[in-house]
Amino acid sequence: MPTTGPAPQRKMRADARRNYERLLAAAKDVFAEHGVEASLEEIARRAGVANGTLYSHFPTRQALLEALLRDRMQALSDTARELLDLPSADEALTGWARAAMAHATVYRGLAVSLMSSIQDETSHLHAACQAVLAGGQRILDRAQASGVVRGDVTASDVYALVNAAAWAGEQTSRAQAERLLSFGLEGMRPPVGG
Amino acid sequence: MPTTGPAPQRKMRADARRNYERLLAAAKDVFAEHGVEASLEEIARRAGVANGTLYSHFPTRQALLEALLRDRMQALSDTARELLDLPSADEALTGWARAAMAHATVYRGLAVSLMSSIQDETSHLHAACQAVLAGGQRILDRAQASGVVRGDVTASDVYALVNAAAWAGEQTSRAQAERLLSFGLEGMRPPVGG
DNA sequence: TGCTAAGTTGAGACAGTCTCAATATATTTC
DNA sequence: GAAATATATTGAGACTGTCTCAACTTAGCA
Repeated sequence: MPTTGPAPQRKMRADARRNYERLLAAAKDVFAEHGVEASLEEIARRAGVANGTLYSHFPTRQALLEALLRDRMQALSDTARELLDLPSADEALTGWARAAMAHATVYRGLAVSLMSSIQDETSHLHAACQAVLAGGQRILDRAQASGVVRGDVTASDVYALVNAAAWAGEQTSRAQAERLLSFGLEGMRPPVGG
Repeated sequence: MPTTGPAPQRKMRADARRNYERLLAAAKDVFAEHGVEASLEEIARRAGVANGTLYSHFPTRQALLEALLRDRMQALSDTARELLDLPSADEALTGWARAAMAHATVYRGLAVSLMSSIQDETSHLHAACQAVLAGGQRILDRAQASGVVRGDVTASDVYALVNAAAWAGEQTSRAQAERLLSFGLEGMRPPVGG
């Protein structure tokens, strides 16, 4: 069962709180350098802490990732809400897709985690991914109501497209990721003259 | 520098040839069970051979993968040639994309290898991937000449789309992979009325 | 039959994950 | 402020995996 992770607000002992923050800071650096599959040992080392401490704060890699991404994923949900205010439902969708792809590109290897976590209910990232998906759903609903997207497209389709494009970009280039995203979104439009 | 791998036809000693074949057979099973990131130790174990023997036949995981996929990738190139005979350039393209995606789905994790190998000239899989890409190029040229695909689409776009869709399918479902592929291909069509 | 090039072996150096009994420290209580 | 207690940290150790290479074995030839 996924926990929310040790909420950083919880009454923690002062040293525990300090190590928690140090670990997050180290993880941020190490993930940025080596991607989300980086060595957890190195993160502990760089945080100046024994590896057992890392495991006691973050039982799994995904739990660490969740804590590290919490704010960012919250921001993505907020973005979805804001985009609903745009006059154009079409621009809201492409804007959301771009924002979601930018998010999935923050660390190398992140797209895999985001994609598998939406399926895996036991993942520490599951809830956050679902919130993102829910945001996408609202954006998509409006786009479909406006007739700019085919009715049979699902939020999962958009989510998969965004992450698949981000993944492709990791292997090749940012430009390639953007091209794939464009093709995919374009292909979701209703057939003309229908 | 990528070698073609020990060509199985090379005058090898009988025991070497036998172990080579056993390793390939074991790799096929183990990759099928655990994906292309499976333990090489287990492959050697299952082939009834010391792990040093595996490394002497296949210096890298990619070299092993290349030997294992050689025939299949050759077949994909042949398929491209055959599809050029189809009356419909459109059907040839979708047919090729489906065949390429099926290929990328043979083992879990394969899409990553295919995608990174096309970029990495030192990969043992590079040449084979380039051959596949060349096949896609011919199919694409014809589709563009027939006006069923936009002129600015590249073979790399199609290659990336196919692998990205295959990757998404690994994380979710075969159906999702097919949907993504359809959206992408659809989005590569020329805008109507242009 | 024996020689030699070719091939195989598996221990060992290394890096990583994860656990848990022993230890240390912060906080609470009196 | 000292003792009691709850909370954290530590790092050795069990495990799995990658990859190398000196010592050994054997196939195939003369």
